[in-house]
Amino acid sequence: MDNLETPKLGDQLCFPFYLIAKEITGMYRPFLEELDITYSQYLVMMVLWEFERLTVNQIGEKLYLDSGTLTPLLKRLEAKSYIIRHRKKEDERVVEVYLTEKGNQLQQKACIIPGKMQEKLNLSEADLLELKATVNKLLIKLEK
Amino acid sequence: MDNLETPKLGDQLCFPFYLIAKEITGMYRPFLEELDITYSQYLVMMVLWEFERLTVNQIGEKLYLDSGTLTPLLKRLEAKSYIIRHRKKEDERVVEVYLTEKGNQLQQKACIIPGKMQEKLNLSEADLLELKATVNKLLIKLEK
DNA sequence: ATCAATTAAATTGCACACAATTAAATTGTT
DNA sequence: AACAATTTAATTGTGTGCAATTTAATTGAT
Repeated sequence: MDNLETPKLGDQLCFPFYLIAKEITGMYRPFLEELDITYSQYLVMMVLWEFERLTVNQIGEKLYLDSGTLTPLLKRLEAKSYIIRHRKKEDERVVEVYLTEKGNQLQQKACIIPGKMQEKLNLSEADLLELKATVNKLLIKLEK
Repeated sequence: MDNLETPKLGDQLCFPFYLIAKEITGMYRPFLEELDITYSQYLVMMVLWEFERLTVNQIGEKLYLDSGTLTPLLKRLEAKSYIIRHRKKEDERVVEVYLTEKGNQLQQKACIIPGKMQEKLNLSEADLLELKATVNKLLIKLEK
């Protein structure tokens, strides 16, 4: 039943995913450098552009990151004046995060990124759809 | 031509890949903890089980990692007595890496991992093949 | 009302990952 | 042979990412 051969790199499904994730974030890098943010910071900015005002917890739920990762990352975004962090009056445990004017304006610059990335990826519409479907199917399977 | 809307997390292809890669390495973690190695260290061990004797450069080519990542990682594997690093007599710039007896024996323990992972993934043979094909197609596209 | 349990974020410690630089050895050129 | 160019690892610095612990605030139970 079990395959008891030596694990080889080429046989594993994990390695291509690991590589693709690295490769894709690497492709974003030059675009994000112009905005002076990292890929992870871009993820945070994206959820803030969409939802405007979120707690650290809520950001963590959306991005699957914990406070150990988010706290320093958010402090760096705050140091760049893209966001403001402040504790809620009603519940001092909770830190709320929202965009500054500068953070909001970054949106305009970021708008070209998806197009540029698609250009770089250079996939047909059909391939792209297939890829999204495959990947989301897998993700749903992994999450449960 | 270009889509100039605000980039949203849900629209991006990058995020699922980022999540899947994290999720998969997380799934390996409990198995690898028993071997006292990390996922990246497992990648290195896999190429050494397969090729036995490699330079730092060659490992980097296979795993797409540079010396900045590999040097400390290899030192940790050496500290655990899984590998030996030594400079070549013929060319003192080159560091060769090979397995210790303990590193070789780790293979036996690692053999169950692919089976366990497949079990956890719980994908049909057809889905698995489709996934591999899709993912490798994308990888080839990204690499050029 | 008091004290235990829970919750939210921060902190600490460890291990990647990558850019840029450095150090040392080798190769190539004249 | 001398020196520039190249090659290989190592080093330095920054930024994730996760486990485990800590701190502070709130909620729950008696």
